[in-house]
Amino acid sequence: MTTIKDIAKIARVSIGTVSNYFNNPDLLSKETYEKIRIVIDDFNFHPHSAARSLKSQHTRKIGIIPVVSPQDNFGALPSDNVFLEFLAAANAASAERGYGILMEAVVDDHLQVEKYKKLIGEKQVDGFLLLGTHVRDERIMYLLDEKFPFISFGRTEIGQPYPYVDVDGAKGIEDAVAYLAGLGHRRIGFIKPPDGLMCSKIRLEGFMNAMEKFNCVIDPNAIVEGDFSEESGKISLEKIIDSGCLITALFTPNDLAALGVMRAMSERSIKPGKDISIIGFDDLKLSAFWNPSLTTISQPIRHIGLLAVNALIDILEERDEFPQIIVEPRLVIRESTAIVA
Amino acid sequence: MTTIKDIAKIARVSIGTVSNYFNNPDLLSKETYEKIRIVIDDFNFHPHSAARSLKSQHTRKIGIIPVVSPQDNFGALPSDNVFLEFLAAANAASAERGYGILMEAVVDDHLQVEKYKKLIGEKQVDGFLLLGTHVRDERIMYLLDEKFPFISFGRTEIGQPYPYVDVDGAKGIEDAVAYLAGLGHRRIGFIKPPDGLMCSKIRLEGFMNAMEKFNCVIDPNAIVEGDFSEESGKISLEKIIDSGCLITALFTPNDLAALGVMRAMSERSIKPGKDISIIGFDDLKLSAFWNPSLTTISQPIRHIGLLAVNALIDILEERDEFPQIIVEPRLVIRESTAIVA
DNA sequence: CTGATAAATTGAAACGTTTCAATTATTATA
DNA sequence: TATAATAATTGAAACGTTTCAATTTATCAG
Repeated sequence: MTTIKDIAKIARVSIGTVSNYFNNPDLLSKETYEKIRIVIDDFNFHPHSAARSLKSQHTRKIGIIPVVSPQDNFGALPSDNVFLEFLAAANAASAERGYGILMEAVVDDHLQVEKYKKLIGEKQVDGFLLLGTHVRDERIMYLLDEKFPFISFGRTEIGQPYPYVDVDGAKGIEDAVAYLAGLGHRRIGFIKPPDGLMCSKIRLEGFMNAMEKFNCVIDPNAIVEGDFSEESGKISLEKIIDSGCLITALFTPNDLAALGVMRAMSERSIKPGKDISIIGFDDLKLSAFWNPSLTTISQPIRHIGLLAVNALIDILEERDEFPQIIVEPRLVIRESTAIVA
Repeated sequence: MTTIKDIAKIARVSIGTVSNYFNNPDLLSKETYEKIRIVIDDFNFHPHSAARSLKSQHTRKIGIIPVVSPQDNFGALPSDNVFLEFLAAANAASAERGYGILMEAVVDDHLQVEKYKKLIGEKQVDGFLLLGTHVRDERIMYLLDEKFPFISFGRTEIGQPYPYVDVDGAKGIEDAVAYLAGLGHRRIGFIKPPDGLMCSKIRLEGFMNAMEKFNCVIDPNAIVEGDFSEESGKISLEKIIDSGCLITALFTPNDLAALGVMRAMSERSIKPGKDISIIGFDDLKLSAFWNPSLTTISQPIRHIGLLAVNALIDILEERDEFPQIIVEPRLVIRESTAIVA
């Protein structure tokens, strides 16, 4: 195995100089640099990452700990495609800056904090990327306690400042309510994401505020808790209808649930987009292709992934304090919403 | 920072014994083991992973190198959701066996092999997981050359034996042709996945064989090349229709493309599932919910992810030679196929 | 109780880097 | 030309483990 030592010997410099080649190239004279470059190219040499990490105490790796079960899908995450898009962007951005992403799944929600402890203790990563924050997020409280670098996609209600990127869900809902109100809707239903999730709280607040502002009717029966699945959309719709509550429009936790809602409507001969307007959240690629195509609150998820990773690496490298970034969602109007009948 | 040394001192044993606690626990006497356990629990100690890797020359990490662009989606991968499902399963399975997954994206196809070289040179991972194999896959040829452990999801046409898990795409198509033939279809179209991909070749062969077997009409105009996108489905359909070729059924590279085909049909007043039967590939969760719901060849993708990771770790740990696993796809019959009009 | 054997434990030498104080070479200044 | 200041380079020590030959302790047969 070739090491920095071999390179040094062949290039007729000291190992410290070869080390500087990688870590402080501007300390080297042009000639020395070139001399070393040739040898390294020649051997296709790459420095041993574990040795580097051992000495330098950083890994140039970012950790992500998803909750996975072999049957189900990624667990506490906003929703599948959103996660994939986020991951794609995060991966691209981190690769760009010379970082890798270490994923180590946890099969049970409760083991999550343990896993963070483990990865920190083993010094496997320099920082973490968190998704799907809770109102009081244990992981964030733990990482804050440990002063371990991280950034979350999503806020929480923890008092201390901490780094996050989030989408302004309240604003998204407010814009949508304004739009619906403009179409004449007053009786608007709302399927909340699961309780405990921060996005759920934020969006609900936005909903309540906007409803009041536009003189809409807030019917408690029209506000039900669901989750991000297609199935849940169906169940939630049934719950609202069966309560005898009459609505002309409905918010869903995400596009997938919106699809479930639309299917359930068809089964009951309610025409989605005509009898009841539907608004999703996320803007999956597919949502434009459904029938009716889905009006939805679009999260710029790739942009969020990019921002998150870059902000995290800034923290890691330049000790930028607490980046707190809010991005605007965008209401994408399609066929699933219409003027009130 | 606590080290094995501190633990050793406090537990009044040698550092070698503490090391054995982690690596050869059965060498220790029950009492010694317990003594150490208590100290370790007390300190919440985790051994430094870089130090372990440096000495032991393995990392307990599995590499995945996706092709990502900040705009587009994961590139050379079968299709988005398939990748996510695979990743979820792979993550769960590897976590189970004490491995993490290191993802380091590459922004350009051509840089792929370079990235493999880098990760190998830096000793970042013990093995690789490859997806989306090509007929002559450069990555596989390189890894084989280097004798570096890997397993691929997908076969190639390289002469040497190497480890893979694959779905029997030919069988899947054959079953589907048999099914269509049973419904009276004879003029069946086929949208190929991109040329160069191994799955493309395998499926086309299956198609040709089955068509012959069932006395179907092979019209060259009915066989076009597409890709895994919705857009491509649309274009491919138009190409076939515009060629004047009359078909009663059509295979698509995946469910997404099938959706595009169905949309394009609607635009031309062709009724998907009635005028032309459509068969997808993958069986996305959503496919059951489209209108018409999609008949498709289902890949047991989570199972494949599990098998792949376990086979790879077997190679790494027990030097199991060349696992070569083929799993059967399953034809899922829904509304997008019907008796020929 | 002895000697032989097996089981448990020890500790020093690596693994391949980074770091940094010390040294040497180069350049600028008077 | 001598001196000071700066730029380049050096190499030994450390990072926290694993490994393994050597040593100690325990067990067993006779």
